[in-house]
Amino acid sequence: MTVTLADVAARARVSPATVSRVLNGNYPVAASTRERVLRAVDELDYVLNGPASSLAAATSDLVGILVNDIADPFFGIMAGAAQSAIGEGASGRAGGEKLAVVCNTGGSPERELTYLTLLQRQRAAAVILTGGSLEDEEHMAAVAAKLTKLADAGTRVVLCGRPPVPGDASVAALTFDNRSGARRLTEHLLSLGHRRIGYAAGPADRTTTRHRLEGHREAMAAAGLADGQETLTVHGAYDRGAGYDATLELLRREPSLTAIVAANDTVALGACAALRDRGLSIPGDVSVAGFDDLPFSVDAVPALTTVRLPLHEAGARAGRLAMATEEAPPGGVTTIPAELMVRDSTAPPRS
Amino acid sequence: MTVTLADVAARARVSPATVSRVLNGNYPVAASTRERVLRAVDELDYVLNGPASSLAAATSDLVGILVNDIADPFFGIMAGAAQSAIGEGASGRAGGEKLAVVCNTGGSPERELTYLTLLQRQRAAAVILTGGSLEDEEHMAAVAAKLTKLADAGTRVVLCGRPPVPGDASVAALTFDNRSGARRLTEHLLSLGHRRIGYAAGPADRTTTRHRLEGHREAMAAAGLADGQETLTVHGAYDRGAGYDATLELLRREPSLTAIVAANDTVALGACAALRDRGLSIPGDVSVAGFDDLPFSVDAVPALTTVRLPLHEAGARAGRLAMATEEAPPGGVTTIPAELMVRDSTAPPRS
DNA sequence: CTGTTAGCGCATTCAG
DNA sequence: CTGAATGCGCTAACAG
Repeated sequence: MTVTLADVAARARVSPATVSRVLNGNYPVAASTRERVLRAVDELDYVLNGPASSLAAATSDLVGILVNDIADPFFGIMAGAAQSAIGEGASGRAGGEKLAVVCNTGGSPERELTYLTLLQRQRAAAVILTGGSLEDEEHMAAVAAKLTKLADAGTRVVLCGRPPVPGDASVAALTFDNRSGARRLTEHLLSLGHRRIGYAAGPADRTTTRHRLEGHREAMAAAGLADGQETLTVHGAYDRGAGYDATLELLRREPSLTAIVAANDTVALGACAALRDRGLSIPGDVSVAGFDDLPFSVDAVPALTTVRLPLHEAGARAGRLAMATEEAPPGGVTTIPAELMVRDSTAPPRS
Repeated sequence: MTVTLADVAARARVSPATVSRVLNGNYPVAASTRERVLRAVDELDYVLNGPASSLAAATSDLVGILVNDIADPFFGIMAGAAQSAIGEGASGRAGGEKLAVVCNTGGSPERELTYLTLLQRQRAAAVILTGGSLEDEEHMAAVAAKLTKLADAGTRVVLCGRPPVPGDASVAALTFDNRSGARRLTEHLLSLGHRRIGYAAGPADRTTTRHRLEGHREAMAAAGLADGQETLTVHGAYDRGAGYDATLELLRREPSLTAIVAANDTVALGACAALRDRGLSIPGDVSVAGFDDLPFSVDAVPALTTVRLPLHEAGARAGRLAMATEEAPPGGVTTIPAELMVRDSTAPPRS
């Protein structure tokens, strides 16, 4: 029924071991023999049995990439870049073929752990976790424990856009400098003359949210505007609707607002929509700023002032770390800088 | 070193077979024994060996979802919905846990085939192919052959947003009604009074591109405007830059254009950017329409007239078909309707 | 360079 | 309801 390696061996009049060797290509085999085997493989339309192979070799070619929201280009760009880097790592010849695969947690801690367990079951060659983490004591400990276990079992673990696991240098981490990016963005607004700045934050319990918010508040505090920050902050999801709602709420709390900083570009778009619906012009009445510099941000009307994160580069690098094509720095942590992009959605407040 | 089922069995003072039975939960086991086993699993921190399990059972819990561009929300939305549907299919109890996983082909036919082969190696439980297919005779035949082989080997194959494989009813297909959606969109423009309509098409060799273009031309032909369509069509990628470039080219070829129909919403955004850069107003000087109705389209300025595809619903359904939670209709093909969304980016041409 | 020999860890028969 | 035995298909020594 199903054709096995032994069948190919018989057809090619060689031993199963030899067939295995030509298929994996990591062993010297005479060219003529290889020819014969390859032909038999072709004639029999043989497909290697992955599970059997993984079992015998005690390794697998699966590489898991975990993302919080696969419908969000923020993750899509990183995941795509990582997947490409991994695919190219196979460097021409088959056998090195890794199966790079993305898993969507939807931001759910349970699903994150479930995927990690599933990947652990599969003895994944590597795991890449992208994006911010949930800041729940228990969950973070559970994830850290699992990552350590994975790393101990030989799967390479890479964090991309996520804070490092404290005290585990076996886990390479690429972390975005969200805090200082956010600080510079708010400094830009302050230098323009804004004083009453609303903040449409992401979910309260995420590292990315906290770091960006902290950067914002640092800048505000440095300008002597530490007071009343709670009132000027509204939390919500990282999506368009949350930006819309947060903006209406901020306007209600502080009608004299002259600027709104959003948790990311998508939220900023929602903020813009809300302002327009309120009849306010951007940046005439209210300035708006985002974060990430996703591809659509430059096409927004007005073009969005934001903070650029090199998502593609980060993802590619994570892929290379996962393939061990690139070495992690000592300590394992690399901080990736963020760049302020000033465009048309921010301007001095109406005097 | 690595703890196995046998270790758990020893610890729980039962046979390996019993441990296997409680882990898979598809066999009667005394409650007290189960307790004991579960405790041992916990104490030993045992993790099932996926490959070994798959080998012995000749099945796997991997479900592959192939997408053309993971950074494009069009695919992200479908993939996310499918993944959710599959995750929920596990209905509470572990053991039914499927590992739903998305694979990014980047639109490359080689990578598509490679992923299919890799999934075949893994004896994947199901495979979902999303989005349009490359219209290359040879490649289509190769994919069809592989899909048939996969289906024969017991993996469920589902197409989502892709034309059915001719003559293979074992492959369930959910196909979008791109043609009639496109026709209605162009009819809308015609009814507004437009006559010189440019078309910023997708890549020339993709089914989605062709179907949408055909719908457009049907409408044009029905209005007696069949001539000169070649001149009024420019092909490019499904991205922002292509829309930008195509628009400039269309304007060069036909400066009196009053409307531009784009291959999808992202392309439409690029078109809008190009028009603005040319100093043309939307829809005052030129109307613009997209396709898909991605989330950002309603926030574009002006809000984009487009054709809505129920991506989330389609993805969820594909997931259920893959889980066999839902039955495919006889023949296996379901056509999913498209809905015209008239918004602010289209208006009558300047008289 | 190639064949032989053992398992890899688990899911199943089949008996009890 | 539980245990003992067998083999899934392949890779990895180890010889030649």
